[in-house]
Amino acid sequence: MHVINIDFNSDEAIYVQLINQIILGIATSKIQEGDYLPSVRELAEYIGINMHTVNKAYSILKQEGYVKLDRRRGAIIAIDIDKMRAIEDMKEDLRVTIAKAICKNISCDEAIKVVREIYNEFERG
Amino acid sequence: MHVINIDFNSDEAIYVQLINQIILGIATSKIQEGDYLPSVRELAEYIGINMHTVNKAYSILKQEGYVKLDRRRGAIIAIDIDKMRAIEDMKEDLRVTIAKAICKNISCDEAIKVVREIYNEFERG
DNA sequence: GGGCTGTTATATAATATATATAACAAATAT
DNA sequence: ATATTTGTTATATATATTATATAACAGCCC
Repeated sequence: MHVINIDFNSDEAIYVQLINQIILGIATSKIQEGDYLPSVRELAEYIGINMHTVNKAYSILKQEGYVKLDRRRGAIIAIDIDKMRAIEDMKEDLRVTIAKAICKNISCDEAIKVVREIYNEFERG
Repeated sequence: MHVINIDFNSDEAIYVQLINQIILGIATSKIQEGDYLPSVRELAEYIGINMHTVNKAYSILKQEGYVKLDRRRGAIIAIDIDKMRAIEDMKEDLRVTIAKAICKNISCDEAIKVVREIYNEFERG
């Protein structure tokens, strides 16, 4: 986890930044299935934030099926793949994003091009 | 604006829900370029919320280039198309969404399929 | 002038976020 | 056995964000 970089001036809550960066870390294979995350106390100290902020992030990651929490060893990356649900969640995320795109005259093909670009970035990551 | 439907139990702030619903309204052509939005006072009363909450939403919509605010007549839908910027914004939005998708084993083709579906939903709106 | 606009200012309440301590049960390691 | 480390839970508090409540202002129109 040399990956975490919190922007304290961001308008995004710290726990949200943590969640997103861990998910980005998994997507780019910097963290892999089976890897252990630092304990809530360790990571909190490392970043310089409170234990509960990390705990909140870990709990949500657990609830959304990205990690499992082991009482004796900490948080381990374990993806729960409920693909139907994941696709529905993605669709929900995409609605507003695409609505904005349509307002700004971005065509379907242009949007797809960007999706491809990002997939490529991640997969070679 | 028979379109606005605020969920007071949502974890999303009211002003964010307002912004998103107006953008969705534009994308689905329920509201069109040149249409006037209700005045901040009108819409606030109609929904049953405070004037400033609506004003906050309108101000952000203005700043992001979806409306222009006319002192004598109110808010008018006027899209400012800075396409380069819009594409960058979209890319930023998509990063986390696609990172989640990759974690959940959703392929690029599957993601693109969803993008197409949403474009179709909007364009036949 | 009276009635609309958005805009700005101020004060306050309610909620969300972040921190500070502390304690607990379970699993190790020494 | 004892000490340590894990996530978990609880409580209290501080800070920031969000939402509300009033009020006033300038510009425009009838």
